[in-house]
Formats: sequence, structure tokens, C-alpha cells
Amino acid sequence: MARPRQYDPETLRAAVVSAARALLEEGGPPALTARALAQASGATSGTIYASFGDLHSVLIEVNRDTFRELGEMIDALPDAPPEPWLYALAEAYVDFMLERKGVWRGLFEGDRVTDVFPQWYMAAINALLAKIAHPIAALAPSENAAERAEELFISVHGVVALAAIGRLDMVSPRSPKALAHAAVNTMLSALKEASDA
Amino acid sequence: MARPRQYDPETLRAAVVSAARALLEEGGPPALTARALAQASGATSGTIYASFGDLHSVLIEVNRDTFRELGEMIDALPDAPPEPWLYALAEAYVDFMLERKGVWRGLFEGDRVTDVFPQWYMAAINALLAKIAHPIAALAPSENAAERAEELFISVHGVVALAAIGRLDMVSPRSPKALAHAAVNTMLSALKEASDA
DNA sequence: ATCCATTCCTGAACATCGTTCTAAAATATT
DNA sequence: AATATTTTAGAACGATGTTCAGGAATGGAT
Repeated sequence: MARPRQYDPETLRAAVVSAARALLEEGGPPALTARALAQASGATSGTIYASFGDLHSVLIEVNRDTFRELGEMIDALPDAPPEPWLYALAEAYVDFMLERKGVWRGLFEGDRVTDVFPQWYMAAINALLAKIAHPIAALAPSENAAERAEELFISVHGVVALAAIGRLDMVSPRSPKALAHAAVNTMLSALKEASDA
Repeated sequence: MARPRQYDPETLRAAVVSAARALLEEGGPPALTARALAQASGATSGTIYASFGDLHSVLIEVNRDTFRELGEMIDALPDAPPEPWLYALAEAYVDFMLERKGVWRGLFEGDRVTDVFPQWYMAAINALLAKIAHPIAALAPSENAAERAEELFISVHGVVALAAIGRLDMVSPRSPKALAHAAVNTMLSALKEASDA
């Protein structure tokens, strides 16, 4: 007793999110406009708003996808002893994010709009931190691995943050990967120094 | 033989830059609009455009001011031995930037619009890096102090980057200052480990 | 078979944005 | 006084996110 749906909701959602990712990669957050999204996904802006509420929600959905992919990427890393695995994780993380500069900017630019982030958002971050903490705990049992993991993540984040917006060269001529490697190396050296003392 | 200037150019420039800083602090880059700037500075948007060319140039001038203030702040730090001085620098840097979150966002968000940054821009960054490298060189003469300085800056940048957009709490419950302190501590430990070996 | 209630979808409309540009304003010179 | 010249004001343009009035399309009721 109503006009039938012209778009399968899930298909539409997927098409919009996929188009959003493409737009983000093309021109960063400013390129993620309602009209461009409508054009690229085949629906009209009104339909997108009916489905997502606003543009920011589209971005959130892109981020959800990105976190899922990041998790899969990490799970696919080959097993290795703690030290090489940590290097591999850091470099893979850098590669992952810098292949998605536009998405990265969507994740980290702009106002924090919600006080409380979605549960899956925090879960994804905590999973990543736990994966960093694990080899650290193995290497330095007397250290607070969770804290060291936070610090290491933040260091690598600094590298990616500058690289993603094309400003890393203002600080260092080295590549993002080399700097991420150095960050891991510094943390590992510090862990050794702590256990020496 | 012409209509007299209604605004002293330098006064106007200063008023606009000052208004721009206030708007940035109020609401971040999105609040830096031509019309709000006109309202707050007493001139009209047309006059601002005649003087600055575009809004991005206003932002650049705000950044110039900020770099100048940052330099003055660092120069005013009390003398101290290398280690405590480095801790003091890191914490002062964090304070400085987090007192200026809006300005910080203006500095690091958005597209890189120019391939080549103004000379004073790079000079300011290099001066900061040199000031970090100096105590490192004193502590670990066998190390590449310039590279270690780049790495330490990037780590602290990671802290500030997350804190400035209100997302540090997603990664760590610790304060920005505590995390900056930890970054310095980790670097110092790594330097010691390197000279031990 | 016709009509209606219901739902879906489109696209025009609104306020605001950066930016441009036409004219008005205001003086110095002729 | 008239004109030339420069400065300023603000309307105008295209684009933005978002809303919403109304057209489109069906199932059920008559």
C-alpha cells in the first residue's frame, strides 16, 4: 500500500559509502559533497539524506569500513617474533593509511561532533592498541605495555598525520616508512634501556 | 588625486589578523569566514580581499604571528641542563599549541595549497628542530641529533594533533603533557641505550 | 474498475560560503 | 566646477549542506 522502494536500502548504502570513499580519495573531505555523492551513487541528495541523515553519517560509515579493512590487514600480517612483527605492523599501518589519505583526513579532520563515539569506533582503536601492546609485553614484561603501546601509536600517528596532508617534508626529508621504523626502533631501544637499568 | 584611504593598511592588516585569530579560537577553521572577519575587523569583505587577496592568505598571516610567538616563548624558557630543558620545551610546546587549538587546526588542516612554503615558514620549523637537536647533541655526541630531533618533534606532534581535535582520549586517558613527557623520556632512554651498546 | 491512503523519491528552495566586480564615494588636479 | 583617480561598499554568482513540498507509484477498499 505504498510506492515500492526504488533502491534496495543496503545496496544504496553500499553504493553511497563506496562513492564517498572515491570522492574522499579524489579530493579529501572538501570533495565529499551531497551533490557529488548523489551524482556518483545514482541517487538524489534527498534520498541520501533520507537514508543517512546527514553527510557526517556517511563519513562515519566510511570510517567503519576503513577500520574493518585495517583489522583484516593486521590479521593478515605474517607471524613473526615480537620485534620484527612490530616493525611490520608500523610499516603496514603507514602504508595502509597513506594509500587512503582522503579517508584518513575524514577520520581526523573536522570538529568532533559527538561526545561519545560509537562503540565499534572505540573497540577498533582498543583492538589496535592491544595488538601493539602484545609484542611489547613479550619483550619487556616489567613495563606497562599498554602505556608504551599508546605512546608508540601516537608517535606513528604523528608521522601519518604529517604525511597525509603533504607536510611531512617540512619536518624531515625521510620517508614516512623510515620515520615509522625509527619510532619503533626508539621505543624498542628505550625498552631495552629500561630493562638494563 | 584620489579617494583617501579610510584604513591605515597596517592597522587594518593587524585588525584583520587579530580578528582571524579570535574567530579561529572560537570555532576553528570553519569559523574563519569572510563575513565574520569583516564584521569583527570593521572593514567589509571587499576591503579585506583587496588587502589579502583571499582568506587563505589571512590564515598564513595568522600562522606567521603564531610562529613568531612560539619562537619568543622558546627563547624565554629558563636555561637548564639538556635533559630538563628538553622536557620543559616539550611541555611548553604542548601548552602553547593547546592554548591555540583553533590556530593549530588552521596550521595543519586543509589542503596544502602551495608547493613551496614561504621562506619564513621553513625557517621557523628549522629553528624549532635545531633547538630540539641542540640538547640531544650534547647528550649523545655520537648520534645524528638532527634526525633524533625530527623524530621527537613528530612524536610530540602526534600528541598535539590528537589533543587539538579533541580525540586524544580515544587513544589514551593520559594528559597531553604526560604523553609529551613520555615521548621525551622514551627518546632519552633510547639515546642512553645507544651509547651503552 | 476506480479511488484513496500510504510511502518513496525528486528537485526546487533557503541560508551561508568564498570570491568577484560594479558603482558609489571622496579627494587632487585642472 | 569638472574630471580623473583611487578606495570602499555591498550586491551578485556559483557552490555548499540541508529541508521540504509535492509528484510518483503502488496495495487495498469500494
